[in-house]
Amino acid sequence: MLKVTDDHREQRREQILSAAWDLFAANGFHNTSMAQIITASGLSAGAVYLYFRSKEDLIVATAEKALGAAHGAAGELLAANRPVSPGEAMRLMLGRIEQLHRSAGGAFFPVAIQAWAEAVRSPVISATAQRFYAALLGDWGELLLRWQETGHPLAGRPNDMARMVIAVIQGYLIQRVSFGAEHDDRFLAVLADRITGMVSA
Amino acid sequence: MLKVTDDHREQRREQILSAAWDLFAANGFHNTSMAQIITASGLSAGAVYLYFRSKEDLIVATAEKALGAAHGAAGELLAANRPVSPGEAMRLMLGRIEQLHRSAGGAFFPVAIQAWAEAVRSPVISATAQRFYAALLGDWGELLLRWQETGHPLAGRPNDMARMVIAVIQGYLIQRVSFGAEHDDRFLAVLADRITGMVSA
Amino acid sequence: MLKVTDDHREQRREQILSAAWDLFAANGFHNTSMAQIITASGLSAGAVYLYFRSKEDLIVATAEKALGAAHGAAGELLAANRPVSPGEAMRLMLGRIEQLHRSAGGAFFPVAIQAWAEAVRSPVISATAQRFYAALLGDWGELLLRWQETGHPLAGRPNDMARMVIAVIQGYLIQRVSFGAEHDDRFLAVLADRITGMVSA
Amino acid sequence: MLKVTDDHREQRREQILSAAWDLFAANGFHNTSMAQIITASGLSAGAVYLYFRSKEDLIVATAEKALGAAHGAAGELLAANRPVSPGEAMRLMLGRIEQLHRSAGGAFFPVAIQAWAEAVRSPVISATAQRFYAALLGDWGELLLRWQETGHPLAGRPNDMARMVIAVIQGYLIQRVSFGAEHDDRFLAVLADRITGMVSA
DNA sequence: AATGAATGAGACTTCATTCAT
DNA sequence: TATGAATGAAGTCTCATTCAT
Repeated sequence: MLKVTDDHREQRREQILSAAWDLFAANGFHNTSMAQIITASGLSAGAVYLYFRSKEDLIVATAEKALGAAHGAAGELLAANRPVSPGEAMRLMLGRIEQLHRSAGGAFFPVAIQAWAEAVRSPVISATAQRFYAALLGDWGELLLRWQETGHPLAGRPNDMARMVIAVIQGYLIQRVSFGAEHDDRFLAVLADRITGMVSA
Repeated sequence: MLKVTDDHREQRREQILSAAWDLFAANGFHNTSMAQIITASGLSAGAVYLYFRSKEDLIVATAEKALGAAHGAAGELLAANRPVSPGEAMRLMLGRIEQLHRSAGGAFFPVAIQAWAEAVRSPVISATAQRFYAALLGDWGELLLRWQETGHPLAGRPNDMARMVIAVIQGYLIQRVSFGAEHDDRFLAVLADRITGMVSA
Repeated sequence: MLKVTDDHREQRREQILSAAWDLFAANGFHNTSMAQIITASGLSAGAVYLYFRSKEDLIVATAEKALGAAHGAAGELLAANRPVSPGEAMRLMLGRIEQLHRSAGGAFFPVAIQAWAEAVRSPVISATAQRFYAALLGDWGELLLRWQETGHPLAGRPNDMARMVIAVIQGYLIQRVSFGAEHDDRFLAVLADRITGMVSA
Repeated sequence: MLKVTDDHREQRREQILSAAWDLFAANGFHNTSMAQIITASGLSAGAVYLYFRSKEDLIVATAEKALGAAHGAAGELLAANRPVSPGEAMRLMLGRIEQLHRSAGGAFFPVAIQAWAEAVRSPVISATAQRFYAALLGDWGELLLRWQETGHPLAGRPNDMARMVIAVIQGYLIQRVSFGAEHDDRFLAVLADRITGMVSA
């Protein structure tokens, strides 16, 4: 009984979140009205508020989903348990994220960037961002350690190197979305190559 | 006469923009009301609208100021006309930006990140962002070319290398603001060192 | 069979009314939501609406219960068939009401006052109030007549005297609830004494 | 400058409060919407909220006005400085209140009763009610003392006697409004006579 | 008889902007 | 230029009630 209810609940939340996601990506959190989300979700106002306490709640859930994706992608890499160069790892991770982005109709990157911006004003989103950042640092630290253990010395502390790699990924997203840069396999290949150069002694 | 009037106009605009800047940095563009800006500026509602057509105008002007700062800092480096390593250049540039950030009471980084996010929804800000991005790419391309000309081969096209350096800078800002990372000279030294490793053949 | 069903029905109504009563007393009719009543009653929304057609119905039933209590208390006095002075009668009646108030967890007086206020806007409650007022006037008229018949001349028409006694009781409730006056046996004794003085020639 | 502004402000508040007053009296606080008040006031939504922070604010101001009126009427009596019997004083006071009631289009009594009811749920209104109750007790205590000083012994402590007189007045209002009793000079004359009997030794 | 997820009208309030002075 | 009271569209959210199961 409970499981059915929980399933249903999760399904409805997903239905609403998905509608919100697209609108947030296209128009920004604050240029999207609840009325738009309600219409797009195909539910009534009351129903939406049954699953999300407030618009802020919906923003937080959206930000969480976006911020968690990078950690998820890195986790997949770790789970694969195959030693790869940092550059290759980055390329795989960006590839996975790009895939998410496309399957979300181009909504993923814009939402992520807005989540970073929302952290400025929302303590809840800020905390979420820091949590996932710590997790991502851990993921990359682990990836780099494995690389080092297979005979490739790092140019510095794993944590510092991880920060640098993550910075490149973040900057890449910004260039893609805010600066209008296109996806470009050639550049990604160069990037992968140089990332390895950056972290290697 | 006209010049005096223009000076006055510019002064008033600056007064308003400065009030808006702090509020935008603290609360975000969309959690800041015109009433707050009006109060903080010490002017009347009518006066503020005499110098800025709309809130959107004020956001655009703010975003422009933030997005232009990086280009300004890179320009200073170029003007100095002193060949520096890419890592050193990055450190100088981040130092200059940090200085701006501090003299603005910690308002610079948050505004910059929000400007990136606003580019998602505002064509005007998007265009501004792309314009300054192109300028920044030019600046860094030039810096790297000079470096190459003083006998330090690059690991790829100057433009690609510039993109990578800029990505690191952007990611660094995000980590500082959205993820709560502190200013850390040691890490910056490591970063400078590895940036050079990244772009060098 | 029908009787069993009716019992069950009455029991359920009581269960709901009791939950509503407490909430109404604490938060007022219009600051109490059906959701609160539904939760407090331990039933489902559908079930509550099976026993009360609407929230208005629930308010009316609550008001009726409160407004009827005074008539009930006066009726007990009449039934006792013992000649008492008006002051003594008032004290007995207030004592009985106080007892109801306490056994209802302090909910009785606030509900009564709100019922009077609701009569302002609800014709149904207004009619109920007038019906019970007439009944109460009758009760007190009878009480005072009996007193007169045992050799204590009244200072005016029984009905006028009854109105005055009832006014004192109503004012007393308001002072207790709206003005925060405490229960005070000494004052009640004075009151009883002076009530008799008021209605006696 | 300031005085003009304050005058204007007070005038606007009065304009809004007056519109609210009538609607509150007719439909009750919680069956009156802000939209109705806005329309009736002849102002815009924004303007109304410029003068009252919230609907609650408007309710509190209304309650204050109603609760203060009795104190005002008693104050006039005291100021007249003419020794009158308690019954006569009550009649004068009720007459004054009746006058207010009529000049307010029959709105005064219903608002007063609703204010008493609101005290049940609103701490602010409760505090206001207690404040004015204390003031009214003081007024009547003084009136009764003066009566005693002109050679008419009281039947108890002035404060107790004052409570009783006030209770009668409150009950009278309830009978007028909630129970549908009409204004009746004959009854008022009896009431005045018996009030004096009640408080006199 | 009972459930509780869903409905949607309507409530309160904000806020960017204007305009008479 | 400058003021600031006024505007009113639009926003978020609540809640009494229903109905398929």
